[in-house]
Amino acid sequence: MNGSTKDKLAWTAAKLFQERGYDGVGLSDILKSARVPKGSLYHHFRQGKSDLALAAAQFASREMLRIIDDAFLPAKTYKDGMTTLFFKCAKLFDLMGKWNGCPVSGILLNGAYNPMFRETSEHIFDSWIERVTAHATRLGLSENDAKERATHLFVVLQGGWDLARARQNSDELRRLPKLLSEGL
Amino acid sequence: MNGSTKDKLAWTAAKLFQERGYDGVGLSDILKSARVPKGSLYHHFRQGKSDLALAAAQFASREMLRIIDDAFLPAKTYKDGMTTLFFKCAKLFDLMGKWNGCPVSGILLNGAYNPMFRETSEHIFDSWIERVTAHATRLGLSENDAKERATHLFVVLQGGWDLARARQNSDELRRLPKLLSEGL
Amino acid sequence: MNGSTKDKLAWTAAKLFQERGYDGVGLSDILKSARVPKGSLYHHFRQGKSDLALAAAQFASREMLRIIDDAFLPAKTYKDGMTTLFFKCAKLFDLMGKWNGCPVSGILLNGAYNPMFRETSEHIFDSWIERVTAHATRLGLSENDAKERATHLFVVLQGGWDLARARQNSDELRRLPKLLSEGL
Amino acid sequence: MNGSTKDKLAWTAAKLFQERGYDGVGLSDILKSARVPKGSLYHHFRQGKSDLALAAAQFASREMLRIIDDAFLPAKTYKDGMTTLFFKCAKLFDLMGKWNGCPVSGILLNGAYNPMFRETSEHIFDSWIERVTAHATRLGLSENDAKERATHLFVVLQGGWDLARARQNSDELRRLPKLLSEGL
DNA sequence: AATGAATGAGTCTTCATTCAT
DNA sequence: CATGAATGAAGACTCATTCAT
Repeated sequence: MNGSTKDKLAWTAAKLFQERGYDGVGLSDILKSARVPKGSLYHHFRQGKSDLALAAAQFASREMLRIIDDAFLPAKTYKDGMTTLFFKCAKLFDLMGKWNGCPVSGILLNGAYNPMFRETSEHIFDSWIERVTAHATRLGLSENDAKERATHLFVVLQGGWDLARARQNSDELRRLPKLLSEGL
Repeated sequence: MNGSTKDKLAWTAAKLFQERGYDGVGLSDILKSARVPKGSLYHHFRQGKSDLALAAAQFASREMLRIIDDAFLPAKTYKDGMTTLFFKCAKLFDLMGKWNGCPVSGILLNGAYNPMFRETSEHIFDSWIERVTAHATRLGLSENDAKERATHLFVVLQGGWDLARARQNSDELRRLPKLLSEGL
Repeated sequence: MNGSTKDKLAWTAAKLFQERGYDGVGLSDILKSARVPKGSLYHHFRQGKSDLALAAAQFASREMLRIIDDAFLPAKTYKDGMTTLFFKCAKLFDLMGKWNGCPVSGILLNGAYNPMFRETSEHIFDSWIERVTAHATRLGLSENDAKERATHLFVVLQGGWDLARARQNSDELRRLPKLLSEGL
Repeated sequence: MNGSTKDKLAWTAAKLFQERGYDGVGLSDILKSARVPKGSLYHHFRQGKSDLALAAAQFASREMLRIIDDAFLPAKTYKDGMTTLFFKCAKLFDLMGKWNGCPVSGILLNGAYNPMFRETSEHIFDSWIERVTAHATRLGLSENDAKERATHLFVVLQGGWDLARARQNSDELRRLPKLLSEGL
C-alpha cells in the first residue's frame, strides 16, 4: 500500500533526523532503516530529501500536538497540565534514546540554509504554542496570560531538552515545572 | 605565525558550524572561508574535523563566558545582569545573522554521535551555569537560589534562542527577562 | 548491461593490480582505464576497493585455471603438461608486459593487512594446486606423487615468475621445466 | 649520530615494506615507527621515499647474504647448506611475523613502476644467486651445475615463501629442501 | 644537521539525484 | 508504481615533498 510506505519513510526519517540532524543522516540510512528500496523515495517525495524532511517534521509535530493534548485534556488546572507535559517529555526522552533532540529543530533549523525549512519550523512552533494557549484559555486563564505562559512553556521545554540532552539525564526536564510555576 | 592559523581555523569553524551545524559544514567550506590550504588543517588538528569542532566549541564557549561577564560585572542586581545578558544576546543574534543557533549545540549536539562531543557540551554548559551562579552569589543571592536561577537562565536563553531563530526575530529574546523575573 | 560493467571493472582492476600491486593502483586509475564513472563502482562492489580486489583476484584465478587446463588437457604425460604450462606462462608474461607479477600475490598478499585477502589467496593457490594434482592423477601419477609435484610446480612457477620479472626476461620461465623434471 | 639515524630509517623501512609493500607504507608510518622527526628524512635520503626504499632493499639484501653465509659456511655438502638455508628462512618467517614476504620483491617489484627499482632488484637477486654459486663451487660442484642449482634454489625459496605466506605456515619452506634434492 | 609547519594533489568513499526499465 | 543501475560532485582524510628556521 502506498500510504504505508510513505508514512514509514516519514516516520523513520523523523526518528533518525532527531538523533543526528538533517545533514547527519543520509538518504541511504533512512532507506535502509525503513527497508524501502532506493528508487521508491522519489515517488512519494518528489523533491527528495527536503520533501521528506518536511513530511518528517509534520509527522513529529502531529505527535507533539497529541502529547500536548494528552497532558492537558485530563488536567484540572494549567499548572497540572504543564507539569504532566514535562513529565511526559522526560519519559519520551528516556524511551527514545538520550541522543534525541527536538525533532523540528533537528530537521528544520539545524541543517540546510533553507527558507522553507525555517518558515515551516516557525509555523510548527506556533501551532504548538497555540495549542497550549487554547488549553490554557479553556482552563481559565485570560487570553494574554495564556499566550505568554504558552510561549514560556515552549521556550523552557526547548531549552530544557537541550540541557537534558547534554547531561543525558531527563531529570532536568522534571525539575522545570516547579521553576515555571513558582517563578524566580 | 602558528597560533594565528590555528585560531583562524577554530574561529571560522565556530562561525560556520553555528549557522549550519556540524554536519552541514564541509571542511572545504571552512578552509575556503579561512583562506587556509587543505593540508594545513591536519597539522593543527590531528584528528581532523572532530578536533576542529572541539576547538571551535571551546572558542565559542570562551566568547560566551566573556559576554556573561560583560553583562554581570557592571550590574547592581541579578535581575539587571540577567536582563543585560538577554539584550546582549539579542544584539549578537542580529549581528551574526539570524540563522545562527547556539554554537555549542550546533557543533556538539547536532552532528555526530560522538561521546566526547556530548561530554564536552555538558562541561561547557556547566561552565556557563557556574559562571552565572558565581555572579548571582556575588550579587547577594543564596547559593541554592543562585544555582537554580542560573540553570533557569540557561534553559530559557537556550530555548529562547531557538524560538528567535525560527521566527528570525530577536525580540523573543528581549521579552524573556520580564518573564524570568516575574515568574508565571 | 550490468554484468558487463562489473566484469570490465574486475578485469581492469586485475590487470592494473598485477602491474603495480593493490596499494599501487588508485581507484581513479581503474575507473579511468575502464571508462566507468566514479559513482558506479560502489553499486557493483559495495565494500569498494577491497571487494573489487577480491573479484579481480577471482577473475585472474579463473584465467589461471583455464591456462592450466589448456596446458594439461592435450598432454600425454605430466612432464608434457607441466612444460607446456611454463611455456604458456612465459608467453603470457611477454604479452602482458614484463612488469606483471602473479595477480593473486600482487592483489591479495602485497597490499593490505587484510585477513580475508590472505584467506582468499590461500584458497586460490590451493585450487590451482588441486587442479594440477587432478591432471597429474589423470595422467597416471599416484595421488601422493601428484600432490607433491603439483605443489612444487606451483612454487617454482611463482618463484620463476618473480625472477623473470626482475630480469625482464621470460626465458627464466622456459628454463624451469627442465630443472623440475630432472631434479637437482 | 648521523649513521645511526640513517640506519634506523633504512632498517625500519625494510621491516615495514616487507609487511605491506612499498605503496602500502607511508613515510609517516616509517617516521613514527623509527621515532625520527619528519624533517630529518630528507637530509639522509635526498630523493625521499625512493632513496629510502633503495637503501632498505640493500639493507635487507646484506642481511640475506649473511644468512646464506651462515647456512653454507659450516656445511659439509651443498645439500646440507641448502637445507640449512631453508630452515633458517622458515625460522625467520616465524620470527618476523607471517605477513612478511621477500623484502626485495615487496620494496622494489611490488610498488612503483620504477626502472631503477627493477634494475636494483635484478642486481640484488643476482648477488644472492652468485653467493650461493660460490658456496656450491667451494663445496665441489662444477661451475655450471653450481649456477643452475643456485638459480633453482633462489626460485624455489622465492616461490616457497609466497606459499608459506598465503598459508601462514612456515612448514612449506621446510618441506622444499627434500623436493629440491630429490627432484621430481 | 635537524626540525616542524606548510602544501595541494592525491586517497577511498558517500552523497542526493536521475534514469531506463 | 516500483526499482536498481548510473552518476559525478562532494565528503573527510593522507600523501610525499618543500621550506624557513
